[in-house]
Amino acid sequence: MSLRHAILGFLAHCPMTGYDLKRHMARSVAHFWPADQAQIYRTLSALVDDGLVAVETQTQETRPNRQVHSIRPEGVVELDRWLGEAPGLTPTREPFLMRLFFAGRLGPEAVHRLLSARIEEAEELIAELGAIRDEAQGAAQSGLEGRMRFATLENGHAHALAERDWARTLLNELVGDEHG
Amino acid sequence: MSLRHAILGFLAHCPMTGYDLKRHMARSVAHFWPADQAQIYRTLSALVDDGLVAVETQTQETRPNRQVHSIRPEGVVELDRWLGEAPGLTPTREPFLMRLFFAGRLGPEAVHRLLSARIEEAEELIAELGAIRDEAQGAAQSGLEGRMRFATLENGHAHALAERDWARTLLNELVGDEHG
DNA sequence: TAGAAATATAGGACTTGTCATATATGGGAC
DNA sequence: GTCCCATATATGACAAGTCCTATATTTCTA
Repeated sequence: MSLRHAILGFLAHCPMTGYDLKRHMARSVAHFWPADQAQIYRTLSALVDDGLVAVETQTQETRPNRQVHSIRPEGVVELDRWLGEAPGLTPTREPFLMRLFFAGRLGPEAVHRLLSARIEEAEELIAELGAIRDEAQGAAQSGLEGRMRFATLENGHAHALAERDWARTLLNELVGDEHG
Repeated sequence: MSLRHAILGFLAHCPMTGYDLKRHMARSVAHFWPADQAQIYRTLSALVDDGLVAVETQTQETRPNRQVHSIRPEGVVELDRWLGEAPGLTPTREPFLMRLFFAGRLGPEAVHRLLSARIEEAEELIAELGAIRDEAQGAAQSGLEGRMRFATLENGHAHALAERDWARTLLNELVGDEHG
């Protein structure tokens, strides 16, 4: 449901092609909303069908024509309605926890391996998000919108830290139990 | 992909009907993997088609017959293969962050409202998971598997805390900026 | 100078999950 | 006495997203 509104949000800023959208999203929201190219094009055409977005074809000789999409007043209304809505917690699926839940079957070594790998992945994510965040810090000064972008990066960073610390603590406890 | 393996994991413990599975999952993994009843039945029948699970019909007079499913050796192999696999970080979608990302449009009050609501929801989740976790503490003493169940609850609790603290900090910063 | 990347869109096949609904009955609550 | 809950399975319609492929040209890189 959110991709529709993400697209409306970007188009509210300025008219764009599907290709432009893909690139903008990759640079700004991909860390909490990875978007498939095919999905963007399909959603875009659904928004046009629903009358929330308008298209204008810019003819090009050498490349496929640009289909420049812009938000219509109805789209702005829908965007702002959605923004005002009470979100509620969305249920989340964690394949890693599912694995951990059953990993006891294979004995302690398997659990250790799983947790160690998790810690390493969390470290990488922390470094990665930390770097993008520091880059984005400059933009955070300018206005609420830049600030919000920065805040979503901090959110990811905070959760990656929480994950790493949880996994570390658990691993230490398990090792302690076995030797203690 | 994980529901298949979750079902194999439960059936490795003891044979069950789809109905049993639904109840077991609701009590143990629903906080990180909510499972739809229809989806459980369909996945179960797919596992039978794939030869990983066997069915035996227990005739009942007063109720629909029980279709008791048990794991086959091939299913055990697949389960353990999956458990040994390197998981990797799974991309996660956060509708809340998408809302926050664009909420700047509506001005500071909308952002405050969004964050306050988020803090409250996080508090509720913290209380809820904390309560289940304390209940489950007894079972955590017994064996690796009980311990893992406890650990997944701690994981949820840790992330809920991280979310609350992140939202609180952000809200305070925003309020500070406006008045400072 | 060959190959890769950027520009641009589009559609098919598929997977996973959601929601609603159907069927049938025994037991407890009020 | 009626209504809801538990037991037990099953299907149809749908939504959202993934992966792969096709097409066609320019420009940058090795």
